[in-house]
Amino acid sequence: MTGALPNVGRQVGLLARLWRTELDNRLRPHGLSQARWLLLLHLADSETGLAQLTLAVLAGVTGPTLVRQIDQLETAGFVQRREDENDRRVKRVTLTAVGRTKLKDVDKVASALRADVLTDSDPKEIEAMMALLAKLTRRIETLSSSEAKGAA
Amino acid sequence: MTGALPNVGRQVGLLARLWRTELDNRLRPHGLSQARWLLLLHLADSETGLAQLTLAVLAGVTGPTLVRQIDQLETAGFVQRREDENDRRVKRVTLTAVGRTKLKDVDKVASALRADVLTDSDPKEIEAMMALLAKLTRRIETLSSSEAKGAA
DNA sequence: ACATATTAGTTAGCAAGCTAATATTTAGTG
DNA sequence: CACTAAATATTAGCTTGCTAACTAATATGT
Repeated sequence: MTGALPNVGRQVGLLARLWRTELDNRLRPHGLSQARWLLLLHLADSETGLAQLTLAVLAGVTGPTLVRQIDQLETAGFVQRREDENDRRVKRVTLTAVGRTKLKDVDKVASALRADVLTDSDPKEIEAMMALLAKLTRRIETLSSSEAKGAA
Repeated sequence: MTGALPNVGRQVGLLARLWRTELDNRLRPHGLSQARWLLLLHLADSETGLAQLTLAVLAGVTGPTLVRQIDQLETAGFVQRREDENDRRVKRVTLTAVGRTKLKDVDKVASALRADVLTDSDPKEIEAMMALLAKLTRRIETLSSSEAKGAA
């Protein structure tokens, strides 16, 4: 009985909730949330726009979750849905000029929180933590998908 | 321009979501979820029961969130609300015998997931990550509470 | 002791994740 | 070609966070 594994799920869940709540509070005056800001962030990397499913995978959310967020972002005028010419099933989502400006604005807010939280933690330790978190993320992703297959 | 801080909030949020979804799927046959299992876990440590607010703080959730969960756990027969004798405002929550048995049962499920995800990661690295996560959690907690005060 | 402030639990309502089920279009197979 | 399978976006409905507002009970200050 050397050691029970630590309750990683609990610790990660707690920090994630606190981080999101704090960032949501700071983004509220700008009409955004962590979830919607992250979507804008991913869209900024693409010139031609992204199919919704592609964006969903990038952001790590399911299709229906994305649909609602895009609805809101579109209503707010930050993004735009365009039909794809080659495949009439897909809709490409692109940032509007307004969205691009907004993103630049709120980027400072997110960075400020990051700085506030990560101050007086060693960058090397942070990097090590990020690497392990990414590894565990990949691991649990393969877990879930293999179960989905196995159930078929 | 040495280095922008990594997007810790995003990575932590993603892993937390995947972890919860997977654990919820595995706990569903047992009539539980990650959220409710964690509450049972905290209750197990206390013989005399916990005031709801104490439990909420331990679990890191707000009062209203806890109320709903306790409602469900009570309906399921896993916990029980008793009035406190000294202070008629507080209600002490205790595990029932059924709840205690159930907890022992689902503990294996949570451990199994932990093992599945953490396999082939170095325990020392995991401990280091946990320590940093805990530190960041404390940091963001003081952040939020100081802002709440400052707003007064 | 009495008026006020604080604390514990609750209710109501919003946000954002999820699964399941549906329509439409494309891909693949006989 | 026709028929089935797969992919894309969507809708509907559940869970579990949150904040704001409310009630009842206790603490506190003059």
